[in-house]
Order: sequence, then C-alpha cells, then structure tokens
Amino acid sequence: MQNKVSQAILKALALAKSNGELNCQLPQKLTLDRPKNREHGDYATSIALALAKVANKQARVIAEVIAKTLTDNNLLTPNGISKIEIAGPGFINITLESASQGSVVVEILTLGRKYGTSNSLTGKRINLEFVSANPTGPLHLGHTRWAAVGDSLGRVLTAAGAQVSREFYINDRGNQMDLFGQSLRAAALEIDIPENGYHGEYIVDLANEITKANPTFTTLAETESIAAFRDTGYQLQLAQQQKVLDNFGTHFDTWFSEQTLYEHNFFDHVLDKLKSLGHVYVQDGATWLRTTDFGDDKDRVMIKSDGSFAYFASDSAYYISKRERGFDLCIYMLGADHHGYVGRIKAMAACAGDNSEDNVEILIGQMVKIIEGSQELKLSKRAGIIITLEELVEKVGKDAARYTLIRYPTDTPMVMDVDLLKKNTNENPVYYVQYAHARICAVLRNAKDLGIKFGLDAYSPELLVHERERELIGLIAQYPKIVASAALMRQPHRIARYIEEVAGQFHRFYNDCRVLPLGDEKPSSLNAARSGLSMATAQVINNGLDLLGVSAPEKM
RNA sequence: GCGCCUGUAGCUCAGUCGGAUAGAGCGAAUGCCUUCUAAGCAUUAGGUCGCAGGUUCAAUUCCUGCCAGGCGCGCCA
Repeated sequence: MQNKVSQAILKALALAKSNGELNCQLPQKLTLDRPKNREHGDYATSIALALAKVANKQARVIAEVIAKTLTDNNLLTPNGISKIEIAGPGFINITLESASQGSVVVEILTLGRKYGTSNSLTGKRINLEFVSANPTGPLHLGHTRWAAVGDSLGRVLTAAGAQVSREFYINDRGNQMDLFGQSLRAAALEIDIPENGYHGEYIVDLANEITKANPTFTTLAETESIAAFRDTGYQLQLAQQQKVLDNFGTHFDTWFSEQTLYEHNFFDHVLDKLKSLGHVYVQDGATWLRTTDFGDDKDRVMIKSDGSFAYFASDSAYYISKRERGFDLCIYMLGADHHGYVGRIKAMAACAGDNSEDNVEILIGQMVKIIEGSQELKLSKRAGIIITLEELVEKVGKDAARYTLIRYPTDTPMVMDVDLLKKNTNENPVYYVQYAHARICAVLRNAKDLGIKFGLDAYSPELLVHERERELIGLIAQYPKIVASAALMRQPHRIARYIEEVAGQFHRFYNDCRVLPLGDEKPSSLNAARSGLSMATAQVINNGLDLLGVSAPEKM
C-alpha cells in the first residue's frame, strides 16, 4: 500500500519534471513517514522540503506542484489515496481510502506466520556468535542478556531472509581450565583454593558431585587428579549450560570447541595463511600479528615466547574457521568489558585479507545492573556468582526475563529490579502485550460461538472507518518495515517496542469499537470486519512475540 | 593519559541514517465494568532532551569542545 503511494508520488515528480514545472535531479526513492500526529494523515513526506534547495523553489510551491500533478493525472483514487494536503513548511500529508488501507488485513490473514518476513537479507550467510561463556561455571546475568538478545536477533535476521547459524564458542583450553581443575580438586580435598582460582559455592557442589561418582580422583597423583577434575567438571558444567539455555528457549546450531582449532593442523594452516599475507613476524621469541597495519593500537602476540598459544591465536583461528566454513558475515556479541577487542578483531580480519567493514560486525552489550531491596548487587568473580540465568528464570519466569532483557537496546546499560519483577508481574510490559493477545483470542472464541464468520471471505475493509480502526490498521501495516529495520540495525528491541504499541492501540480500539454484537443484535458485516481486524492484530502480536522467543498465550 | 558506551518527566527507559506540538510504563490525582478478559481505557499533573558553540529551511538527533557516570587499555583467558 505504502509502496503504491510512494510510486504515485515519484511518478508525479517525473511528470512535473517533463512538464518543466520542476527543474532538478529527482530522488531514486521516496521516504514516506507515518506522522506522529494523526491530523497529519496516514502518511507524510518531506520530499518537497528536501527538493526546495536543488530546485531553487519554495518548498510549498513544490508541494503544490506535486499535489496538482497527482490530481490532474488521476493518480489519487487508483492508488488508494482519498485526500492530499499540504501543511506547514511544505509537508505533503496523505490520507488513504478506507478500503485500500484495510486491505492489509487480507494480506496479514493470508500470510499468517509469514507476515513480516522479507528477503532483504536473502543470500547472506551470517555466523552469529553469542554467550560463549567459559565452561567453568554457571551462566550469569551478563550471559543472560545475550542469551535473550542473541537468540532474538537470530530470529529477526532469519525473518529478513538471511541464512543464520548460531554459534557458542567454548573456551575449553588454557590457564582458566587448569585453574578450574585445581579449584575443584582443592574443594574436594578441602584444602585452600588457589588465590586466582574459582571460589563460588557451586565449585564445592560440583566437586562433591564429581567425587561421589569418581571416588578415585582424589587419590590420583596431583597432575592427573587436576586433569581428571578439570575434564569431568568441564563436561558437567557444559551440559549444565546447555540444559539451562535450552530451557530458556535459546538454541545453538553449533557448539564450537576452542580445542578443535588446534587439531588436524588447522592452526598451522591459519598461521601459514596470515604469514603468506605478510602480517606475521617474530620478536623476543614470540610470534606476532602486525594488527597495527590495520589500525589496532598495538601488535598482538599469537605464540608466546614459551611456545604456548596466546588467546588471540584462538581468536584468529576461530575467525578464519568461520570464514572458511562459508559465512559472509561474522557477528560477535560481546560484553562491554571486551570492547577493547573490537579494534584487534577487525584488524585481524583485515590481516586475513578480509574487509573488516563487510565481514565482521561486533555488537557490544553494556552491563546489566541488578537491584534487589534498592541495593545494587555487585557481581564478583572471586566471591562467586550472585545471580544466574537459572535463578532469574525461577524468580520472574522465562517470558518476563527474556522480554525485559530484549526490550532495551544493547548499547544502553540497563537496570533490572528483581523486587519489581518478582512481586509486581503486571508492571512488566510483557504482560501488557500478552494480555492483548489473550484478549483477542477470547473475543474470537466468542465470535465463533456466536456463529460469526470472520475469515477472509467475510471481511469488508471499507466498513472500517472509525478513527481507532484506522489507527490500528495503519499500525499493523508497519510491521514488515519494523522487522526489516530491526534486522538491518541488529536491534531486536524495536520489535518489543512496536508490539507494545500494537497492544496499546488494540486496547483503545477494543474500548471504543464493539467487536461483537450486543445482546440480541444480529451479527453484522461490521462485526465480521472488526473480528477480522482483531484476528490480524493477534497475528502480528504473535509473530512479534515469536521473534522475541516469548509465548503468546490464548488465555490468561 | 587514550579508547568505547551513557546523560531525555519523580523512577526505569524509548525516540536520534535531521522533520510538524519530544513519548511509554511505573509512581501521583480523577473518572469508566447490568452484555466481548478492568492484567484494560480516558483525562490531568510532570521536561532548559547534561552544558556551550557550530552546520541549515529545520537539531533531542549531525560536528567540535567541556562536565558527569560506567567500562576497557597484559607474551591473562
């Protein structure tokens, strides 16, 4: 619909130019906005203001020319436009015919779950890496934000046509793993845990669990004992993370083990590749990647002078693995404490011969603060984990947890008030949206009981002329654009904010427009049309909630 | 010191590839259920969009400088 309107205006512009009424370069495409103020029509464009300078004419004059051309060439009614007005400094406000505007309901009911999907990213192979927690403990709140947002982004990108693979990178080698093993063994033997080891309470529980199943571990020689605790603890912890994420509705296509980067000479291949491109050198006994060639602050060590691999070696190998597995775009979702990595990862990609703009994207998620009893809970690795994903879900439920975490843009630090989420569930916007959905389902159940036919056949868009109906229709027509922009900008929170608006708009419609017949009234075609609109609204809310991984209950 | 993020209503936050009178929820005040889910709706109150310049028809949005807060700057992972 919107497209038809903008085509009409572009056509008018072209006609005006050929008439000599407009003498300037014409835009390729036109932006139609949905005005905030309803008095400004269904759509508005500021094209006349934009052209004023290049055409060397007053904006209002240009707007007049466009309006006149549209009218004179019979471009209004055939394109579903009922009214065109010029306002303010030269805005063109467009009002649609009810029948034409209401046709979107037919589109929604026809497409169903597919409404909102597009092909704007079709053909793009995207590797989406998120969470990637160390397998040395439970998932905490920071991970939880990404578990929700990353999963939703995956769904949004898929809806835009991209081929997405979600990946969890398991940091299963290096010092941290050894410290993990040492800590577990120390806990089992009830001796002091190393200073920089893991101190959370879960370590003791995990150690006990391991000892119970494997009583001999504590009797092995120290090195073997540490390795045994490490490897068993790793398996248990990883399984735990997988289970928790699965319950949270976040699923990964690939769990990628860091260790495997060093198998089958893959790392040698990586190093050869980087060498052949001329960015590797040896100094002070260490092997470096010259990332400063591409704007990094300093060069990075890949192989330390003692011959062991630095973490950056894995980073590089992992990136190259992703690219060689055929992904066009690698999206990294990192915590704010890792934002220093942006420069080096992009530079490393450039060292590998890639375009660091097109092939790599790094999204930084700011910290999640958590408040309980009006006091901030400080997260501390040493003291152990304050709140885990599992605990959060136990406290507030999966839907509320996911929704709250996705609702804010990730580059904003967010504050979660546990008390609020715990005791006042109705203060959470997720219920507002879910309630709208459940409410519609209730109405439709009643409609069915009353024998009202409200499918595609019985839908008469021209009957929906009430202000509330027009607003609601106009809003649900925006959904595909919202999904596309959420995908393009990698911002799933836009979906949440949008469906909140839809829910609100539905509640207002429901309040002012009786959907079903009153008392003994016979069902009319208006009842059917309104039921159809309600059904389409439910579909949009359902599709939106689905992109967030939140359920759309039919009863509440 | 350098880099990234943030500063919008009493609180938590949207909006910002420049657009008309800056929004929502919560909190405060007042109305609306004899028929569709009141977990809802309506009205009111509440703002120098951190500060100061600049760019232009138009700046909360873009640029520069400052102020305040968060985070990061290892041959750790």
